[in-house]
Amino acid sequence: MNSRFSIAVHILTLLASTPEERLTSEWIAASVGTNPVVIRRQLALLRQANLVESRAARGGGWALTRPPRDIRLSEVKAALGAEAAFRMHKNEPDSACMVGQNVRAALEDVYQKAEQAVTESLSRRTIQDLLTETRQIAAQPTTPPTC
Amino acid sequence: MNSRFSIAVHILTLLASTPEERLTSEWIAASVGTNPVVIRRQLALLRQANLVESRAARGGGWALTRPPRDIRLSEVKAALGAEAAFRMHKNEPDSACMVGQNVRAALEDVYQKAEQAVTESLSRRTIQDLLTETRQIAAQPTTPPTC
DNA sequence: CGTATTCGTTACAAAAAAAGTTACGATACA
DNA sequence: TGTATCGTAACTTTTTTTGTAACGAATACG
Repeated sequence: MNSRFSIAVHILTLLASTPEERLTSEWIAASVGTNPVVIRRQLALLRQANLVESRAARGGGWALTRPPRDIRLSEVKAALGAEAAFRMHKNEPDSACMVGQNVRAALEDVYQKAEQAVTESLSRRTIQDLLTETRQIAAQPTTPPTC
Repeated sequence: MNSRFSIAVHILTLLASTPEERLTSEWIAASVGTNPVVIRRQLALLRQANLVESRAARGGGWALTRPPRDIRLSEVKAALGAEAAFRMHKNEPDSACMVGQNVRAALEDVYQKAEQAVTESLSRRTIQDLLTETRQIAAQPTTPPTC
């Protein structure tokens, strides 16, 4: 999930940075440094969550459906869905062992709470925040803005 | 990290459940349903964090170094180390693009905070808690205790 | 219309990561 | 000394992730 989440945020921040024009998946892919299909896969998920919309043909491409300040990172996480976070180990535990049989259930609760903590943490930042921070970083002397 | 964390907790809970005797990696492996070497790899990390200790030869095996109520799940996470959690996407972003160049830095802060939230969440539970919960689950009518 | 551009999706290939296995030396107890 | 056990490295297999190719559908433009 990690790298996918990063890529999704990268995409959304890019879209936020050019509110007047649509970006093609090919363009975005070049910016991220990967293949257009990889980008489209992410965008497909983001669209299901109603965060972006697309248009085909000349002048087509992708755009945000709402102002970036209304897109929380927790929504991005949710959009990427089940591939979200904490998984159980899938080994078949010895059926004669109480611990083996039941630790999983106990862990599920632990994971759920941890996941909730992550979601809450992510809900405190929006795409607009990211864009602003990105611009601030770019404005620092060590990293002159290039575009 | 996910499944490794689960396995580590499984191991520690097992050790906690038999405080009088040492368990061999082979025994533990059978309980978890995997290979002894996989278990030893985990135990090696847990030992580095001083959560367990081992003894060779007959009657040897593994044991906790402290009472399970003093082992927080956040320590287990820390023991598993760098393979911890949130990673950046490693694609080389287009060097001419401000967003591509700087989103990463902005994301790092986001990730650090999220990770902190997870750690805090995990710090609220100990191995003893897990063991207790595991036993409670086992005591429920739908899942009769088997050992 | 027809053509070009772009999305949308599937199927497949390659690469990376994780898990599992084998092997063998080291240690310590009896 | 012999046996049980750890400790670790090398290797293989499996699974997951990422990347690529291909091609149909939609739509703008002339």
